[in-house]
Amino acid sequence: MKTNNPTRQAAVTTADKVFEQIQHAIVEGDIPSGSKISEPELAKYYQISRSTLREALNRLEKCHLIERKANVGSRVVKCSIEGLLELYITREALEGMACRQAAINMSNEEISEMQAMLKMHGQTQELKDGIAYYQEEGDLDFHYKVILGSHNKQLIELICGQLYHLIRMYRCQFGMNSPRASRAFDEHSRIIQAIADRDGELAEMLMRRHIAASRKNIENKISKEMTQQEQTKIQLIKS
Amino acid sequence: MKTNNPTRQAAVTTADKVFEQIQHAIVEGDIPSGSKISEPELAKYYQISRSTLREALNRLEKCHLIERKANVGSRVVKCSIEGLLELYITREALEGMACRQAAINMSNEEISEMQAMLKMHGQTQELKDGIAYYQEEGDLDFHYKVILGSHNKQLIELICGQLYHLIRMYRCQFGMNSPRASRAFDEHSRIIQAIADRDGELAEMLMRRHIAASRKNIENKISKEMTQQEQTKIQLIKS
DNA sequence: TTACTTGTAATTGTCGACAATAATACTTAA
DNA sequence: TTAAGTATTATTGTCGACAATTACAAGTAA
Repeated sequence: MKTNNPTRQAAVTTADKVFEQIQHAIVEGDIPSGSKISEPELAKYYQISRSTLREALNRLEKCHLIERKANVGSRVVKCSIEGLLELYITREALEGMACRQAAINMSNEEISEMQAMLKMHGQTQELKDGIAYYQEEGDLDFHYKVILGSHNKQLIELICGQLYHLIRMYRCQFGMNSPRASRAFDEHSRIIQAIADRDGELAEMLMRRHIAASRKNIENKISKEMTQQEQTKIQLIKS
Repeated sequence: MKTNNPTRQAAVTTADKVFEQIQHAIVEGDIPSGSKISEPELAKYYQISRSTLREALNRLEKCHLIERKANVGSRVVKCSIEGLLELYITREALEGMACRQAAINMSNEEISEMQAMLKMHGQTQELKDGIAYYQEEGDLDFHYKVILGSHNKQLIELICGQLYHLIRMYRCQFGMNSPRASRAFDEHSRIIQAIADRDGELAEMLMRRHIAASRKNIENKISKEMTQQEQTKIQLIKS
C-alpha cells in the first residue's frame, strides 16, 4: 500500500521516520482514537529520546492527528460523525476549488496521464467487477492528481499535506467500503472531461457534487442505522 | 492592535510567548521575508535554549510562516505575488464555504451581534469618511465572525489558526490600503443579509465574489505597475 | 460519607552538551 | 587559473538530566 504522498520529501531524520510510523499506527487504529499519549512510554517503545519523540509529535499535530494541551499532554484526535462531516465540508470547498484551478492550470500532458489512469482503473474495475481496489487506491490517486493539477502550492499543502491523513484515518476506522464505486467512476470520468474541456466552473461543480454525494451517503447511512428510539433520545438531548 | 485571535488559548509556556513574539516580528517584517533563521542566534536573542526555540519554530511552521529543510534549517516564508494570489484562491474556497455554513448554523443572537457590529463600523466609517480603520480592523473582524459562525471546527482551525497569519503578513509587507473600503462595506452588508435570510447558496456566492474582487484588484494593480517592457520580458521567459 | 487540604508521584517543559550532517575555506594538481 | 578533493567550521539533530506543573492519593475535618 502506498502510504507516502508525493508532496513530502523522503524521511531523512529519525524524527521523520518515527513520525511516519506513529502516523501509520494512528491511521490504522493501532493507537486508539482518543487515547492519551505518554511521551516516556512511546519514546521507550521506539527507542528514541523524548526530544526526538516530541519533534515527531509536532508533525502529527501539524496534520491534525493529535491534539496537545500545555502542561497536560497529547491525545490522539477523537473520530466522530460530526468531525467526519466537517471534514467532508472542508474537502468540498478545497477540492472543488482545486478542480477549478486544475481545469485552468493543468498541462495537456497531465490531462492525458489522468485520462490514461482513469482508463486503467476502468479496466481493473471491469476485471474485478469490483469495489474494493478502485475504491481504495484509485479514488485516492484520482483526487491526488486533480489536487496536484491545480498547481496551487497552498491548496496542495493544505489538502495533501494535512487533511488527507485524517481522511485516511476515518476511512480505516469507520471501514468505509461504500457501494458508490461504479457511480464514483462515472463521476470521475465527467470531472476529467470538464478539465479537458478547460471548463473550470463545471469542473468545480462536478467535484463538489462528487464529494457532497459521499457525505450525504454517510448521512443517510447514519440516520438509517439509528433506531427510532435513538433518534428520539437525541431529540430529547438537543432540546 | 488586536494581535491574538479568539480561537487560540492564551500562551502559558515560554515557547508560546516566544512563538508569539517571533510571529509578530515576521508578520511586521522585522525579520525579513525570505531570510534564513539561525537557531543559536535567535535563541540567544530571546534568552532561551535552542530546544525551546525549536518548539516555537514548530508552531511557526504550523501556520506557514517559516519553512524547514532537514539538516539545512529554517527560512522565513518568501512573499511573492504568486503566493498572494494563491492565498486568495484558497481563501475564496474556504471562506466561501464557511459563509454558506454560517448561513445554516449561526444562531439568531450571533446574527444580531454581527448586524450591530456592521452598523457600528458603518458609523465609524461615516465619521472618518474613511478607509484605514475600517479596512484594517473592521474587515478582519467581519471575516472572523463569519468564519466562527460556520461552527465548523475544521474550517475555523484552517482559516483562523493557519492562513490568517499569512494574510496579515501579506497585508503588512505589501502595504495593502486598497481603495475598496466603501465598496467592501456594502458587500459585507449584503453578505450579512444573505446569512440573516438563511440563504447559504447566496451567502457563499457573495463571499466568494467579495474575496475574488480583492484578488482581481491586486491583479490589476500589478499589471498596471508593470511597464510594457517588463510584460514582454515575462512573455519571453514564459515562452 | 463527603468535601477539602496536603503531600507524593508522574508528566511535561526547559536546559546544556554531544553527535551527525551540511556549508565553507583551503590545498593541491592539472 | 581553474578544478577537484580535503579539512575545517558552523549548523542542525539527538540525547539525558533537571525544573515546573499537573494529576493522583492519602489524610483530616465537617
